[in-house]
Amino acid sequence: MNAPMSIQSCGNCGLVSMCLPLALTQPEMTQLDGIIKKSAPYRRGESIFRQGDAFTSIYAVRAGMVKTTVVNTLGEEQITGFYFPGELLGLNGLHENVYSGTAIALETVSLCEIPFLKLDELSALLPELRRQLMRQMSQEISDEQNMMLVLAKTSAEEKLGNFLIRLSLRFKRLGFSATQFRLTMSRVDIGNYLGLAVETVSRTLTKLQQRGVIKVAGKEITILDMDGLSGLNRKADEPAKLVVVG
Amino acid sequence: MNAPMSIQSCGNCGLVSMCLPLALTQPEMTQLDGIIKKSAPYRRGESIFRQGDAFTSIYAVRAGMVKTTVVNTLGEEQITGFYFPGELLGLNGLHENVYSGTAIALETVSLCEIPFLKLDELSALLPELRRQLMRQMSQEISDEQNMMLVLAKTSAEEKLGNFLIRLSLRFKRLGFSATQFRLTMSRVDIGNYLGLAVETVSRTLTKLQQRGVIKVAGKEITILDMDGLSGLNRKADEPAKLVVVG
DNA sequence: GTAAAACATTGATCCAGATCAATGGTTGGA
DNA sequence: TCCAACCATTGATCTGGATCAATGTTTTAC
Repeated sequence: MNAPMSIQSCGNCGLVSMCLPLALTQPEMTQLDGIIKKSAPYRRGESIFRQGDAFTSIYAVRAGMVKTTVVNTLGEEQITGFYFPGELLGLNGLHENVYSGTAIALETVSLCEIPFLKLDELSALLPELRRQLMRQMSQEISDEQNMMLVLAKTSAEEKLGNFLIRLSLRFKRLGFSATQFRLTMSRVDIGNYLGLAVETVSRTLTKLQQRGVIKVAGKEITILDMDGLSGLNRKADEPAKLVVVG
Repeated sequence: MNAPMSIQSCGNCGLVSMCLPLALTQPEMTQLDGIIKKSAPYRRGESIFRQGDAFTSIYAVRAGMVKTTVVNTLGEEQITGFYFPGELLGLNGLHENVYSGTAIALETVSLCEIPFLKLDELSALLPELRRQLMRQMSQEISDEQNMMLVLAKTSAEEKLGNFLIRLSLRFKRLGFSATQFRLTMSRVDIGNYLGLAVETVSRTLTKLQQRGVIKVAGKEITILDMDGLSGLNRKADEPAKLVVVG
């Protein structure tokens, strides 16, 4: 007998150590499983939720990558994040019961949908669930604040270096190669997120390649010199490590 | 008999409608009061907490204004926010039990210190407290995301216009004039926050004054034309309203 | 009250990245 | 398989804001 529910539960998910069920006991995890809905896969380009829609659920990414955006009243769009498996979407929708941004699949994506009202009730009963939810929100606040520094203070090369290092760390955390990975997002998206023109993204990737710190083959990136990548534009006597977001 | 505790409680605080006790009943508010510590005033320039310190409490601003900053490993500092009365500090410290930024008083400041372990326990018992805490965190995530758009996409004039409008809204919310207020932060701080050089801040304020949309007298700002201020750099046929953070 | 320090403003010059243009490569649908 | 649309790269030129310099004003400490 094929039991789809037992195949796809928090208890046997490879992402437990970075997702909501972290630190839950097995019976507690079963309770959380009881409120989670597994979604059908989203295809590349599909919206998971849209800015302005009523807020109902948060979503944990199970597979694939997602970008989030905000649009101002002039229609100007800013990418606010790229989300990996184990990361939560929709945390910015609670205050007005409206999603304050849009989430879009960058490739085929599977999600766990967690209706927020039920999550809220369960969080009263399970202290570790409540705390982990708050930690995830706190992490996101901190990530966005560090991103403010990147946007306000760093050169194009530093921005790209920082971006690639962050991707590298998250691929590594998921068990993939830290030094060779495929970008799911376009150069236009990278530029949008980092506040750079697409031409500057392209140019700067080429420049980093000419310096020998990375190798670029279309969407494939190979990091050849991790220290070199984090030390971009550093003066010779300065420490070589950039703060890394996420 | 002077009873300091009864003078300073959530029940009779003018900031209830924008702070944690929002939506609590009177007995619930008494419970919250029981875990809050009132701090002695902080003087201008004093740190409330520092990046890297162990996370113990969040703080609600009772009077005065506070700025928060993050510093990267190169010592580069980015101001991440200006906080008004009724707003919460320290929400970015939960994930690592370390404050991920520093909070500094911009003038004489009074705070309510809320030890987080106690708040967490109480939030299990008081659903509305738990929800309001989450709403505050969600609001902050959203604010930072909108700030990313400002930093990445807008001109110096638009940045200043947006900044002044946001200040205006928060002064108004506190019962002060929406059109005439005194800046507590220096031009250098404004520039740091918006990713601009201090000279550009000064120049742009002068330019806005020459256009007649504001009047600048040192730290005093008078908004003469609110629509003009939000319509900076707009093409003639475009709507005139910028998205406003916070 | 005074002097030093800090802050704000203005002018001149410079430059990192944006914009515009053109070309080559990749992807998706028929 | 072919073609249109989209994406990525490269070159040339432009520009908004940074940097440097100088001066005026305000605040702070003694």
